[in-house]
Amino acid sequence: MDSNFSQTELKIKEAAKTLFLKKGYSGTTTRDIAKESNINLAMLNYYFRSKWKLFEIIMFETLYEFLSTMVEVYNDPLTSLEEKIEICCSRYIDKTIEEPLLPSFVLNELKNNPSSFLKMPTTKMIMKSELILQYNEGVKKGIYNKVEPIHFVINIFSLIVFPFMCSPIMMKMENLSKNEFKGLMEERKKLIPNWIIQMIKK
Amino acid sequence: MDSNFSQTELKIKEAAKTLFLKKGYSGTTTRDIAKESNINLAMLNYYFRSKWKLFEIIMFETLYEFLSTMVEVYNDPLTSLEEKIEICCSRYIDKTIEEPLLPSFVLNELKNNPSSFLKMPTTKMIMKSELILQYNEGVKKGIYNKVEPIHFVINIFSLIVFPFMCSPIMMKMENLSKNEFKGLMEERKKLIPNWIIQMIKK
DNA sequence: TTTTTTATTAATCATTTGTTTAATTCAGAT
DNA sequence: ATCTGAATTAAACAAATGATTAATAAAAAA
Repeated sequence: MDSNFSQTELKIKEAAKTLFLKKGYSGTTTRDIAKESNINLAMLNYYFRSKWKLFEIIMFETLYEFLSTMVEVYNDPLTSLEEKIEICCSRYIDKTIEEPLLPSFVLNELKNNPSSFLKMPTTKMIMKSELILQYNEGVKKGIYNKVEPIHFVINIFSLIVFPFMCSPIMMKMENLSKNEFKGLMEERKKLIPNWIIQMIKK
Repeated sequence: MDSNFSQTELKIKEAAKTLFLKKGYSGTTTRDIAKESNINLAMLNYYFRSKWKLFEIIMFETLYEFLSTMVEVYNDPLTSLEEKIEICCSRYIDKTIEEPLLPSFVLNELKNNPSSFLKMPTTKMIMKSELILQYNEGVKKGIYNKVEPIHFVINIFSLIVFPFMCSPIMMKMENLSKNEFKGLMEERKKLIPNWIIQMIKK
């Protein structure tokens, strides 16, 4: 058993994640975290040394968990390009519905500190993945328009992720409930792959 | 002459904008602002009462300036749908190249407080704009696929804005210089309108 | 049980941070 | 030149915040 886990340690991490996602690093105080997790303030430093260390751990774990479920998708040699896009959309959207604040959190906190992101093992390979190889092949065959592959990747992520980042504004503007918004995102699981293919097809 | 302007007042606002964009509201201290603008700390409260008031002013002005240049675009009855998309892309991208931190800043700070956004006069009308009318007409005529217009709008903004929000990560991952990134965004001014049209055309 | 290590607590420290005050300088009006 | 109100400054205040300490409780090892 790797019950190397302490109940309080977990509680702190969960509370910290909730608050960091919602308020960001500098918007969250150690006392907020202590209160949210019902632990004594000193326990935070006892288990994690400092607010910053705690933050780093949460950022790493969050990011790792998110990325690792993805890498395999666009590196699977058994699926076609179109299948990859479908699976990618579906998974990303599902994951982000579960945690809608995640993209905004990650992009913001890494803004002034993107180097720490590079420490992730799964990061650098997207542009050298099977997905890109297949796209390039399609270009060579004359099926797809020739555009920098980076645009292709950006577009996929843009269409998937961005709506979540402006969901608070969207919901206010269009008077959407959380469920209506969720419904729209569910729709997009099927729509985006079509759009992407239409975009690149000649 | 409305030289109702005070040199120091301006200096404070400029410094505050720079810092708020870079570090966010809670990541910026009043002393940071004082130092950046070379004014005495007390002048901030003398002119703006509080850090929060100063922030509200900057958020409002920034947003207003940004939005007002856009509303006219998608409400112009003289341009076609495709022209609107082209102009929209071109302007948004130009503006965001000038101030790449703006989207991230706005979306983040409004995340927990989107109501203040609704106070903007130019906000609510996008979904009732000429752009949407023309899209709906196209659908009726059978030229365009029938999809919720909200998706159509989201897609445009996603493709335009999102790349800027992940530019720090993109640049690190792909080893891009600022100018190379800018080049990619310039390319997109022409690419996005094509993509959008391809996406909606039957 | 006794001892030793680990976990938890309340209190405290040292900075940081937003804001205010009281004194001083400056500019324009009289 | 003098007076008046606005602009500026250094200093200080009070609250918030990250972190530590010393004492206590709980758990594990002896």
